[in-house]
Amino acid sequence: MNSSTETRRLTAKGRATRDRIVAAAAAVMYDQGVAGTSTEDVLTAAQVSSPSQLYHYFGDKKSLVQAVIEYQTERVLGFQRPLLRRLDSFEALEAWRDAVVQAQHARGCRGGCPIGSLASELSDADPQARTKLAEGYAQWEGAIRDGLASMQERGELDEEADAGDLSLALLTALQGGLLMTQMRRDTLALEAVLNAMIDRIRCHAVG
Amino acid sequence: MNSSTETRRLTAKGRATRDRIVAAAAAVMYDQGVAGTSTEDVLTAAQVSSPSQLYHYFGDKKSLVQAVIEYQTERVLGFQRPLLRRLDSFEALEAWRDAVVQAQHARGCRGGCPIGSLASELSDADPQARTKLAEGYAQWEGAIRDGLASMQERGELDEEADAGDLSLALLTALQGGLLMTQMRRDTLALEAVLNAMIDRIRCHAVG
DNA sequence: CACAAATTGGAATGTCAACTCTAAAAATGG
DNA sequence: CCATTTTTAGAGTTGACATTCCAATTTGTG
Repeated sequence: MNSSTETRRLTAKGRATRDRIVAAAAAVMYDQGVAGTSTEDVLTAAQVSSPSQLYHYFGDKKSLVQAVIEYQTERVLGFQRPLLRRLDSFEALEAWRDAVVQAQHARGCRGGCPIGSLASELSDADPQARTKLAEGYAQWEGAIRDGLASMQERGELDEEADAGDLSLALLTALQGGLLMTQMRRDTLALEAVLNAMIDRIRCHAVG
Repeated sequence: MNSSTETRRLTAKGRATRDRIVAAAAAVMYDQGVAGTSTEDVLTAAQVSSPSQLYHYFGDKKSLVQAVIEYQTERVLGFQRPLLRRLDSFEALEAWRDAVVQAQHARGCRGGCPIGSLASELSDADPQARTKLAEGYAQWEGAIRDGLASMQERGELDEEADAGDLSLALLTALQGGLLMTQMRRDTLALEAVLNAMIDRIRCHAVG
């Protein structure tokens, strides 16, 4: 009935169904794009029998997309944060790079970034989506910045280095790398850009 | 009738109409995405009165998209090549960066990369499109590589620097920057990543 | 248990978009 | 200027898709 602000009273079963729909929608939309995903696709994937259920929990497709954005943001940060939290050395930074590259390999270089794909498709068309995506990226960038800052605190990285600039650049480079991975079906571009950025940061290393 | 291989016998008028359709389709698809663009949208924008015209020149929407990819690739390279051809100094590299940033400002930070948007939307869904996009990027990367190579020849850049790696990384960083620009509605991330990459290349400068 | 609210089922509606068909107008080429 | 091919017109078909509605069923609560 509502789009995103109020959270309706939900029973345990209701929340389970809702969650199932969001997870299924996220997966299918990641595969086929938002526009390429019908409500019926979502219902099938979520093993939900009737459209009325979807419209019971979400006002329309747009607000389902909103929920998918939140879901994907949490998933990505859930993967990233543990790695970024202990950025205490260049080895750790390289381990992060390897984990990212490895993750793309594991999915056959398909799909790109779960947030980036949404950003590309929705930024111009859906202002609310764009705002939520920007919030998600801000969190992500913050996590990277904290990691770099902790490297500074530990004396691995020059205090003069601008962690804000570097984290923004690193996240941006990663987005480009993930897009190129998806299109090239290999991780060479991703590796090249991440290596370049890490080398760039290394210029600020305390040696 | 055919998708892309044969070029049918076309009269001058025919070619004009075909070109008008492709240009209009490119513009509308850049604004609204491929999936968000109906054939009717294209006809209206191209000032073409009947669907039969579209289907006279293109077998289906997919082959129209194919033509749009070629069109956008040429347009982007038409903008990029003149700048990249005379990459003979770091000033020229910075001028290239400024031109890219300026171009995004000029369009209100909307739309992202004309090729990148297509890549994100089509790479997983349309294998033929993905191939053509990859070819386009390969050309673009080649142009950057040539620019960097000419800097090496002129002795601005260390001969040991790997122009292949650097050009791939630079193009990849640019793609990320354009995506982030579209989503953030500002060019800070684009500037940050390009500055970082240029600084990185500067490490190889011949001092 | 009873009553209200939440959840589910399934059919139905209306719109829109891709594509087709037939035939008229215009251009080409001998 | 006639025959052939290309180009344009416009109505029509088909299917898919977002969304709605009403009723049945289950679940929480006093």
